[in-house]
Amino acid sequence: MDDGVQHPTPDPVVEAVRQIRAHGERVTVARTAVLRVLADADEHLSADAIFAAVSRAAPGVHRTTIYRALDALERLDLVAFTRLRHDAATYHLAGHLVGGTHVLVRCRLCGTVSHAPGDLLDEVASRLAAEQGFALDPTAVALTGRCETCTKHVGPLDHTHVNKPPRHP
Amino acid sequence: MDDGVQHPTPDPVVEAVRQIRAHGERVTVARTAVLRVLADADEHLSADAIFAAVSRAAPGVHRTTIYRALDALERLDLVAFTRLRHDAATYHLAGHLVGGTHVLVRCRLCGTVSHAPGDLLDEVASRLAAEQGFALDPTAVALTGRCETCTKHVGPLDHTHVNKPPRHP
DNA sequence: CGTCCATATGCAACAGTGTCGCATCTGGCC
DNA sequence: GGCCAGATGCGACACTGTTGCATATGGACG
Repeated sequence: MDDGVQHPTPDPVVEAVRQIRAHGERVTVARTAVLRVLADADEHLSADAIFAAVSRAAPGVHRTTIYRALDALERLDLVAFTRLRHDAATYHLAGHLVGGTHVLVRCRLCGTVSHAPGDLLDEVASRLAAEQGFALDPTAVALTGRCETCTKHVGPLDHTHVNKPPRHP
Repeated sequence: MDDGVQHPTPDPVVEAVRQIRAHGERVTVARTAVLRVLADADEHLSADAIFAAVSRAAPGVHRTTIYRALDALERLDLVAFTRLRHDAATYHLAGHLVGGTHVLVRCRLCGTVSHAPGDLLDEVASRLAAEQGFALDPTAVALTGRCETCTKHVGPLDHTHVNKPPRHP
C-alpha cells in the first residue's frame, strides 16, 4: 500500500474495494456492484434506483441486500447519503473517493435543489474540528432555506406586517 | 402594548398565529395546538410525539391532521424539520420565532447528536445570500460527520478488525 | 347574529422505505 | 479442497407519511 503518496485514484471503486479489504470486511458482488453504480452515476441515487441499476448489472441481488450493502459501506465511510424533504434517502460515494465535492442546497418552498461549491463549509468544518473535534462531511449536508425566486415571490419573512392580498384567485 | 417598537416576542405562538392570519390562512385548533406543543417543548419532536402531546391537550385531533398542519406551518415558514439518519423527521419552530437557534451535529458512527452555536453558519448564510440570493435556515440543518471519540478510534465502526487477528479456533 | 363557501379535518385505506429472522450460500483463508 | 464467520435471499413486518372523500369549521359578509 502506498498511502504515503497522494495520487488521484483513477477508479474510486478500486480504491473503495481496497479499503474494504483493508478493514477486514468482505468484498462481495453486491457491494462492488453498488459501488460501481454509484461511481458511474455522478449524481445522488435513491436506494431503489441503485437496486434497479444493480439488478441490471448483477441480476439476483435482493432489495434487502442493497440496503445492507449501503449500510456497511456507510460505516466504512465509503458511502454517504442525504435526505431532502420527506423523499427517500439519496446515496453517493464519500467525498474523499471522488475528489470533487459539492454541497446540496434545497429550497423549502419550491423544492428546487441546487449545488454550492464544495469549499462552502470549509470554515465551518475547521471550527467544528477545533471546538468539538468533529470531522464534518460536507457531502452529507443538505442546506435548507428559501431560494431567491421564492423569497421574491412570497416576500420577506421578517415580522414586518405581511401585506395580505385580498382573496382573488 | 404593541407599538412599532421591535421587541422580542413573548410568546412565539401568538406571533405565529398572527402570521397565519396575515397570510390569509386559517387559525384552527389543530394548528394552534401543534404550535403550542412545539413552543413548550424546546427540543425537536417527531410527528408522533407531537400527535401524542396534541392529543393530550386537544383530544380528537387525527394523526393525519398533525401532518397536514405541520405541512401548512412549514409552508408559512413557521415550522421546520430535520432528518437524522433514517429516523422520523423532527419538527421545531422556525428560528425567527424563537430567538436562540442552534445547529444539529450528528456523528454518523455512534449516532450521537450534539448542538453547535447558532452562529456557526452565519458566514455560510451570508455567502449563500450574496452568491445565490438563498436565505438559509440554520435551524433546519443537520451536519453529519464523525465525532471526536469515533475519530480517535480510527476504525469505521465497532467491528474494526483493521489488523486481523490470527483466526483459528 | 345568521348565512355561505372555501378549506381544514376525520376517517380509513394506501404507498413507500427501510428492517428483521432465519435458512442458505459465499468470500477469505487454511 | 474444506472450513466457518459473515453476507445474502427470501418473506413478512414496522413505521412514516399520503390520498380521496364526506363532513365540520373558520371567518367574512350582510
